[in-house]
Amino acid sequence: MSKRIETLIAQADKNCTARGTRLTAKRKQVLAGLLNCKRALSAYELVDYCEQEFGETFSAMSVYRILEFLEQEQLAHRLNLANKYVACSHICEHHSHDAPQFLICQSCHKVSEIIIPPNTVSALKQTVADAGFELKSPQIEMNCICNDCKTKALGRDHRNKQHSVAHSQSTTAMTTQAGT
Amino acid sequence: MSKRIETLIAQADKNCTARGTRLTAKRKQVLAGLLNCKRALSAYELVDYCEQEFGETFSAMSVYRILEFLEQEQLAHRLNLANKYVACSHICEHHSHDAPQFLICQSCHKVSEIIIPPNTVSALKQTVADAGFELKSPQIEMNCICNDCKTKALGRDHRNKQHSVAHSQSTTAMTTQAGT
DNA sequence: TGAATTACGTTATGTTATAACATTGCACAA
DNA sequence: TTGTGCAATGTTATAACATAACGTAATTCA
Ligand SMILES: [Zn+2]
Ligand SMILES: [Zn+2]
Ligand SMILES: [Zn+2]
Ligand SMILES: [Zn+2]
Repeated sequence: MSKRIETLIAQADKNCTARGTRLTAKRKQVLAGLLNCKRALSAYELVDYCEQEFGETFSAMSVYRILEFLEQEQLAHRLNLANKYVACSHICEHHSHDAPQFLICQSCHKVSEIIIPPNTVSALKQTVADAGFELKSPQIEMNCICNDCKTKALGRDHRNKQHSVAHSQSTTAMTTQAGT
Repeated sequence: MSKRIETLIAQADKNCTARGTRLTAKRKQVLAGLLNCKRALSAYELVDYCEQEFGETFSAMSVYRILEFLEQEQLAHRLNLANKYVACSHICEHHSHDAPQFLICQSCHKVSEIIIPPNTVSALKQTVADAGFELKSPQIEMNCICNDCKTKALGRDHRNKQHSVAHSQSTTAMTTQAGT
């Protein structure tokens, strides 16, 4: 495991201790799996991935429980659009971000955790409020095509009109926290 | 079935004919089921619902295929956040909307198909482009709490602090079409 | 130490979605 | 009219994602 990931795990461990929770060995391994793998993984993919990488065996059930824990601790996020999970890319930062925002490449599953300008977010909230709904701390997820894949797709298009990315239909998702 | 729904089905039928596709009896029934039921339904819920309402039996498989057809025809939409389906609320309007936008109540599954101001959408697109992704014709889905449910939840909160909506974690989803 | 709590293991089951292949019904040409 | 093709639907199986229920082990703390 890379030095960088070890540092992140150590930081995550500190965060948990500070919050009175425990980042156990299993939980560290799952988090390491997520950090190690660049793209988003489903719970079942994570089972396989951890088995390969660490020779550890996890039941899918355990992975789900651990992912739930990591989410609570803001160490990982569930991508509702993809039914997959990613490590938080802000483990070392202090602020507890309450509105993580993700771009998910539909082609290669690369995920980018971004910051949407607050005024865009508040414009969205206002529109939603006008419609009689409440949208708070939105976790926004957007199905996209990353530039890499777009370039590849363009190459293909030249050879083979009509196909490739042109057919893909994707979705942007915003998870919001209501209440409190 | 209500007069209003019959009118919508007739309009949908016309649209299909104009496009050279066929809104068969089965397809009409599934669409009627979606129109009849106010909230979003999963494919399996739709199987049950149609059975109850129309005494027709559908295999889940057929329903999935029919939903796929209705989506192509823009007569229904798949809500990627909820893994559920709704009838399009613009069947009678002429413009083929390429950016449907939905608010989904996490509590009662009520769905509202709204219009987000174009400048908000383009601000989002710009942010996404800056991050090296492409977001086109976004179908935005937002998990929300509707005002009705919020009111109810507040009532509960008074009696029972901490619980209810406060725990729900939801997501906004944006489906986008890339290419072309 | 012993009770309470937390984490983890295990098995079963529920839910959503697709694959693969068979059958039906209709349009149209021979 | 019969055959052929094609779209729609039926049927069965299975993949993929997720949770329920219950038991055991480890940890915490009085
Ligand atoms: Zn994060
Ligand atoms: Zn990509
Ligand atoms: Zn619509
Ligand atoms: Zn509601």
